Amino acid sequence: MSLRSALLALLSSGPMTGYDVVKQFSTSVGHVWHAPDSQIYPELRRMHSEGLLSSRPVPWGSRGATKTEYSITRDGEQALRHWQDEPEGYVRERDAAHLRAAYFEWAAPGAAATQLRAHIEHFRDQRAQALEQIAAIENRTSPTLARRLAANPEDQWERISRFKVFAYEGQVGRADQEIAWAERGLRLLEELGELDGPGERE
Amino acid sequence: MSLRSALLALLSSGPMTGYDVVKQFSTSVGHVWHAPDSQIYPELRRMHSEGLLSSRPVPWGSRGATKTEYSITRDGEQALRHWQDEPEGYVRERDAAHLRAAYFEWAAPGAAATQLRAHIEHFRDQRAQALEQIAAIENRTSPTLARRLAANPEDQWERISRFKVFAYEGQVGRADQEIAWAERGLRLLEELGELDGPGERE
DNA sequence: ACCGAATACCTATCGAGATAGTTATTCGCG
DNA sequence: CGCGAATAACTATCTCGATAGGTATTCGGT
Repeated sequence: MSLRSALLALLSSGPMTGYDVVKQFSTSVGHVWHAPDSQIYPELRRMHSEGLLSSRPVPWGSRGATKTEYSITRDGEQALRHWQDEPEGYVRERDAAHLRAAYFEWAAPGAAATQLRAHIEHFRDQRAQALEQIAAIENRTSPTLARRLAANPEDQWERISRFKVFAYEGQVGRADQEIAWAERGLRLLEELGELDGPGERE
Repeated sequence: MSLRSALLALLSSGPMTGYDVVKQFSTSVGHVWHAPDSQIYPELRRMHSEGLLSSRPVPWGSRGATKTEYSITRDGEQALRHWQDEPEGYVRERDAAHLRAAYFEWAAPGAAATQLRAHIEHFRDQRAQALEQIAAIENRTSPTLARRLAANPEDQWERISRFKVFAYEGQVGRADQEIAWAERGLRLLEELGELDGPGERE
């Protein structure tokens, strides 16, 4: 359900080709909800056949080739509104890094520290990407957002933008929390005598 | 991979029937890595046929019925150690609540606040459960942990326990972060004039 | 003894997602 | 013009997970 909601939400900013959509899932919306092209194209076609999206061929190049541009339909907008009314279906927890940490007693010397450092790196990267998205929103450099604002009355602009910033702040907060947790883990390893000493801490 | 790692890790505390394992995935380890019985039983059988687990029939009742008790093998322990050496394979982000929040402009009046309040409730519950697990570890009331400690030298007890507490602290921190985020979201809604006023805040 | 709950274990089906490809056309640079 | 990269779109296969069941036996309370 959430891929389809993400697709509707994205296309509510205006028409896009499948490829444009795929690009957005590799960049902006993809930081909140990722999907690969192999999932996106078939889903677009399904949603089209269900009436949530309409499509039209758009010229590509100067030799008669076309690409397909999708637009959200009224039914699609209805579905988008309905989505916001549905209770969130929380999935049961599956956190691989926390699972691993619970059993660090099985790790070879140094392996736990390596895992925690990699965890910190991963979430620093996630954090940086989320901050980039926030900057793009606040600086109005996101073409998708610009198009969305252009299609809405000016008194909605702050509202629309702030919800997006808020969502990415959730990603930043998540990353910060995971980094802090892993740093506490490194300190725990040090207390337990499992680090070679401050010099090995980077 | 992570279900099988979770199963190996759990069974490293000592032999268990499939049903015991399932019970643990509904309670303790299940807060970090959940799995339903329909996944667990077949996986136990697969791991048994691969030599990671051994099994034996154990009497059940007084009329000759038996149940199956699984134990980790040397190969299983090897696999557990190897898991700790493998780099974590981080999955791409798919956060339904953050996705939804990014598009709150589509929500009916009051719906966004309802979502955020439900989010807070969900993570308060998650938090409480993680704290219970921490208490069970610190109070030595977890039978699985007691058995694990009994099978290890006393100088390893603090180490083993603290890694588990550390993992659950990751869950607590996650929950805290999500609660704080959602509370900021309610304040945002208030700033945007989307809440009816302080009296409607609960 | 009966019966509901718990223990013990299982199947089927479907959706979601990962991954490793693939084909065709256009674009833009050397 | 040629060619590699980008655009544009697609398939196949497999794994993992969700969900809705199911059967059989024992336990324990009435």
